[in-house]
Amino acid sequence: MDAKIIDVAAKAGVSPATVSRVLNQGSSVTAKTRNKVMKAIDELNYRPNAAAKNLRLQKSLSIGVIAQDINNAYFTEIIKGIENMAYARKYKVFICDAENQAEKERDYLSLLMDRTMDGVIMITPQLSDEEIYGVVDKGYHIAVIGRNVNHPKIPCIYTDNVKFSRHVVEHLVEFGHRDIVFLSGYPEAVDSYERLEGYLKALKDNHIPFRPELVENGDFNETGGYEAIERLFAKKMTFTAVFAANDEMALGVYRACEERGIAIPEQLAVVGVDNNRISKYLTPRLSTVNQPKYTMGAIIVEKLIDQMNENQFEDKRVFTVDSELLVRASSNYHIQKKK
Amino acid sequence: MDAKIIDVAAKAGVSPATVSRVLNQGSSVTAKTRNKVMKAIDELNYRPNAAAKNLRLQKSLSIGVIAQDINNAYFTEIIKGIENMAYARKYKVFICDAENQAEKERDYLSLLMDRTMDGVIMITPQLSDEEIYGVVDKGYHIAVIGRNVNHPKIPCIYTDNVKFSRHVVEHLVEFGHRDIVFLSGYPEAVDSYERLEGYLKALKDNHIPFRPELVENGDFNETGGYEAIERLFAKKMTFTAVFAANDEMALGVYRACEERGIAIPEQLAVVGVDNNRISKYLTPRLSTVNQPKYTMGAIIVEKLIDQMNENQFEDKRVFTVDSELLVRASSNYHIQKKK
DNA sequence: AGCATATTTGAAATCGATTTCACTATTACT
DNA sequence: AGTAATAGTGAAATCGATTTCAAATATGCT
Repeated sequence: MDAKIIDVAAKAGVSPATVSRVLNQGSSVTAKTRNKVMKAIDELNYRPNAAAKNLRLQKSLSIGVIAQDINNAYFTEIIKGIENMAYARKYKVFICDAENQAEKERDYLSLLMDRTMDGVIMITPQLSDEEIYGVVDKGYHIAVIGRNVNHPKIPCIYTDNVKFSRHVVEHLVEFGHRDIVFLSGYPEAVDSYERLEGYLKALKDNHIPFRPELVENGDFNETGGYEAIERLFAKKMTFTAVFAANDEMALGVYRACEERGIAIPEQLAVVGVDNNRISKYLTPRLSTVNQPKYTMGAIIVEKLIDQMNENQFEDKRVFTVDSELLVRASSNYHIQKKK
Repeated sequence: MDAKIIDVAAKAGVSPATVSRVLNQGSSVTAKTRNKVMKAIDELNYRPNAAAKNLRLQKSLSIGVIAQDINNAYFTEIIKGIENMAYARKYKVFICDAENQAEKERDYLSLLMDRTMDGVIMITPQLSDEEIYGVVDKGYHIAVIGRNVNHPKIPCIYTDNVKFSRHVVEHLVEFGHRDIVFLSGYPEAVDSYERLEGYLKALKDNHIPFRPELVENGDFNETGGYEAIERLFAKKMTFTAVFAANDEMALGVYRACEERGIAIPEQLAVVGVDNNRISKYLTPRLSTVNQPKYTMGAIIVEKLIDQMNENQFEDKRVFTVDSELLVRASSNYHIQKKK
């Protein structure tokens, strides 16, 4: 159906090699032949077949992004950073939605291994470090966003989960809270346990005894957040603040509070993480932790591309970006005098 | 680097043809040889090279989705429907974010033409029908979501924009409104002008004179909605209700109202379209029009795949799905007695 | 057992591009 | 003008799979 390079060559009265030269390096071809070829290409509406090209070149100039869940704006904003920078570097970006399933992450990873894409960026806290290392050690290119991986060939960018979690808890303590719930994501995710770690450290620093019953696991989704907090309500736990591992779960807390007539922040302070765009549309506005999402995407895709092209290999590999606690109405309320 | 089929063949002591047979049809090969081959595949960690396979097979079993903007949950929910159904049919889905730029839509369309993907689903109101027809007439497979295209080879699914727009306006009229703003997206988009059409018809039906100054164009984004309504406020227009062409733009209206201290719905009723998940987190909850997004995605991807495989070609091509006006707090307020 | 038939297998062609190598046509320079 | 250097071009090999066709082997039947 489509015209092939040999058709173009025939029409222009040259060899396929010449057509290829016109299309690619651009040198070593007379203006006259170039014009003939261009004309033929135009008339036949010729596009080089991607499969043939990729096969011959052993690369596809494309990058896969495996995102945890594209319904969550946290991921889509990172992706925009990736997209735009990749575009500038002539790479195509294919977005894969893992829908929170480790199995799908693995599935998409196989697109790397069959060489559909030259490299992959993972924004997924679920697969273990070891599993990722295994793939990289076979010679494939992976970069990671949102966690620190300790492998010389994996560029990564992240914010210090422990650090900002401490900030969140300290902020809550300052506002008089001592009984602070931590709503985790699924526990095997880095984002879960590192944020928990920060929570624990802050409690310790402030000499607040840790109450394990105040830690509940969710799934990083609204529903999981709702169910987790409901479990606590059902057990008649006493607490005055909730630190949710991300904004989506905080959303679930809002819903539960609304149903139960609990006032935020007067009766319950809520803080999330991600500065998901949804957070500022809530009433009251949700306090959260901002990360430079777009930038994180843009930086890491550059590093991945550089690495794939074997430039700058000795260069920096681990990047940390600062996060910022945005204290908004959902936690901006002193429940008692500071001691 | 990667093992090739010839390596597997050598290791198993058979020919590449046999390896291929083991991997594909599964028939015509002895249990004994099959085992030898499987063992070799396993040991070498062999994956067929996608480019070689695609080239030979002249297909890639992959579908591209060109979405207007992945930061908008309307699109990501449709995409989930596409993804899951495609997965069940053994197709890979590549999501492309057009970022509201017609230029990018065209760019991604070229991935179709270089055969990177077998077919494309467009969820983008921007490119003209003619432009899409042009591509299809060259023999490529395209399906469209969210608009009715009149081409025998293009499956499409949509809700009747004119119809639900009339409902929205009628609802507002019932609640006493006569000066109703229509916030359009960019005017060349189908979603814009069809929704405008419904708005106009409803006005006419209700004998309300059309005030052209109450129609403003946005860009389907929060910012565009904000700027559009601000232009009207600046001109000191009088109106009591806003019908925004989508929820994102309604978001902008909320922001403007908040800044100006205008109470929704008492001083201004607001209705959006899409039932974007964000809409129910707003205060007051946003009235909007719901479409079965997930289902739309799932249905159309099936049709596209069927068509690509040349089954069921005479089958139904145009699908309409019902939409539903969700009257929530943002418009649930009578501003005057019904006459 | 002997022949006809069915089943397994391999050699070679093929998909559509790029690139090397060799050859020809230019251009440059003495 | 004649030779050396350079630029432009084409033939053929190559990337790694699948598939056709024919050969080899196994099976079935009298």
